[in-house]
Amino acid sequence: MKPKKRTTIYDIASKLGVTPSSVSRALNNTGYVNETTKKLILKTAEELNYKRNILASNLRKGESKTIGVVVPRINQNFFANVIAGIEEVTYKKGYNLIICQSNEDYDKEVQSVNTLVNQHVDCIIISISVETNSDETNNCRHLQNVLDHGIQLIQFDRVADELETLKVINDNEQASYEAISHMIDQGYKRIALLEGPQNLAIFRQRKNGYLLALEKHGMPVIDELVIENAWTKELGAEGTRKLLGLTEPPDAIFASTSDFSALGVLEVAMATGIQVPRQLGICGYSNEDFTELTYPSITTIDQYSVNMGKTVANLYFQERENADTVAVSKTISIKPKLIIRSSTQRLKE
Amino acid sequence: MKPKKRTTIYDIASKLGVTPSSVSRALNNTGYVNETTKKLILKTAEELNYKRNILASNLRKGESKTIGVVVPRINQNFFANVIAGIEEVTYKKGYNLIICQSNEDYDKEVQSVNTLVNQHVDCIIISISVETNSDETNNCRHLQNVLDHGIQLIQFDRVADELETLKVINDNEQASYEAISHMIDQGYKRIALLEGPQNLAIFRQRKNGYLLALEKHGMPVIDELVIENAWTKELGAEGTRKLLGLTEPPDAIFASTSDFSALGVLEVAMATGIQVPRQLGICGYSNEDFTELTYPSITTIDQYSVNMGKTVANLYFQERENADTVAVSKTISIKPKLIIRSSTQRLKE
DNA sequence: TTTTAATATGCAATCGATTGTTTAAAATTA
DNA sequence: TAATTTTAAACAATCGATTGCATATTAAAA
Repeated sequence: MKPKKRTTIYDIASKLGVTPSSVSRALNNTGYVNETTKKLILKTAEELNYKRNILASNLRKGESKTIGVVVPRINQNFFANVIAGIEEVTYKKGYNLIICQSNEDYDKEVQSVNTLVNQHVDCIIISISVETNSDETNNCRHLQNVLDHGIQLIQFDRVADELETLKVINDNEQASYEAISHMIDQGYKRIALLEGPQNLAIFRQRKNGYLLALEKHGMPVIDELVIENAWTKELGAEGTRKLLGLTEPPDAIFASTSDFSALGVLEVAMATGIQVPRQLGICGYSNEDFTELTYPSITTIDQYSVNMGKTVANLYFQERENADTVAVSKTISIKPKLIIRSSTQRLKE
Repeated sequence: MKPKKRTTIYDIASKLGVTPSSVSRALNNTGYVNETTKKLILKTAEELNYKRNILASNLRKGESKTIGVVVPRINQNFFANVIAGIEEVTYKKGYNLIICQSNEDYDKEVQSVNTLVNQHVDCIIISISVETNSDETNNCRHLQNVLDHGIQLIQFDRVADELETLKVINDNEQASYEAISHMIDQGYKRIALLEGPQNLAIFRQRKNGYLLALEKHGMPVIDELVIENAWTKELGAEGTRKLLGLTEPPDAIFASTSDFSALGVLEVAMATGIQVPRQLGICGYSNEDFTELTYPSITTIDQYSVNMGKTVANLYFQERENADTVAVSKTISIKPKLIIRSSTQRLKE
């Protein structure tokens, strides 16, 4: 019972003995159409189960009403939430979302972005992969290419700083600073840092916050307490084992990269019989759902992910409206929130 | 520096003094084109940064190369994973995904589906919302409408049984049966069931598995141990309080609806000082990430979500190939796996 | 009653790519 | 050399909707 052929405005037009243009005008409620014939057209469209062909419409109008989103992983809480936020806004505006995941792979990211450019999307929203080194030459050519095509580009969270685009980020440095300050308040003296790949700005900023907090509180920066590239659960665990093996091990660990990394820390601590938070304080980053479920629950930083997604989407529509007053570059910074849980609370209230 | 106008095959054609048709043939590698001119065309296309306008191409070819996906929530682990799986397959085939979330709301689901039909997507993949009661009259009209438009419809996990479509499901009854059998093996005698809205087939099947297992093991079905509509964390907790308040409370609870519900059970147990698994066994459903992080970790059922997504996507392409041998209805059932963790293990090995 | 303005609708081009049909040129065969 | 086949490229229609312009009709103003 498959109707191979779909109803078009021509079908409606010929059935009623009018022209397609009138049908179009009636359907779009534009220009002059007699009230009676308009009603008739609308009724007939309904009867014939007419659905506008968006391809044709958008081709004519020169827009695709489609927004492309590229994230490292869609099944990661933070990104899934951002996407949910974006979707909520764009859906209401009648825009569609094309979702791609880079899987933290540079080549897949490039390919995804190119596909979206090919699709003539109106806007590309991206959080770059860990392999997208913004310092390296030509490494961001695919993003520059987006701009060259006159497509709006919005970066969020993991952004390539030097590219002049719209950006929505968290104030990572501030959040990091607050987390460390809180730990110092709790009496921790040797706070270690698990840092992420420094080619990503977010990880540099988080490190800066850490350094700044130590400095402000007159505490020394101890090199052996800073572990590079510990941004997965496994690497976090590995880093923790290394730290605990030191002659003077830390009494707190800030897993600045993610909650997954913090989870690695917690698991090693548990396995080694080290008490959290008494002997070791732990703080993660992102406020993944599981952080309040672990035992003890993990102190972390909430990035208002759904809200971030909404902000990104709204930014697009807002910029679209004042397309004449072109803002080449604009950054919105959202202040994240420190969520204090058991893993860093060793003082009685 | 925004090039308002993008390069088209006409630009390439006029620059080289050939016709657009030749350019098209060269680009698509079809028909006759002189090897030399083809090279020239390809080179010029590259130089002018040409990108095919997919809208025009698809309009002409009568396909959209786009697949729509509707799920209750994209930021829920199970669905995010399924989508990741779908994306992995469709991306390789050059298809795009339009993602919509119904937010468990019937009206939003209808609206989403209609939008996708409007978009002339080639296929719609859906897991229906909890409000989509397949028994009620006309409640699935929006899905029937998809079929009427000749659009392929694939349902997964939460399916409307009576609709003749392709389906990919889990063998819920079997999984449920195994879970209960395992609990009986562990010596639990009074096993309660937290059931989900019975208008959804998956929840009916899970209940059936529960009943079947009790029967097979010669255990009575006790009505007061079956709690209706306990499918969120809060409702799960509420149900648990009710169960624990019975004169003869259960010694195990199967949260057949979700791991979130199981989490509610666990939290109430902890708060009440009831020991898990010694005094109370708990089993969830879905193998959410957090189930191995809680203390104690939660026994649950893995649905192979990513794999399910891949299966759905592959099913589409497969059916597309033998479009002549139209399979109106076809169901693929994936056998889920019981993941035994601490929350139900009270016997020494 | 004539002029002007407002309304209704038709005509035809356009968006960019694809493709069946023709025509022209080159290569092959008889 | 003429007839036939193969290759190359142009021509023109098509996909479905939109829209500027032209024409016709009606209503309002002079």
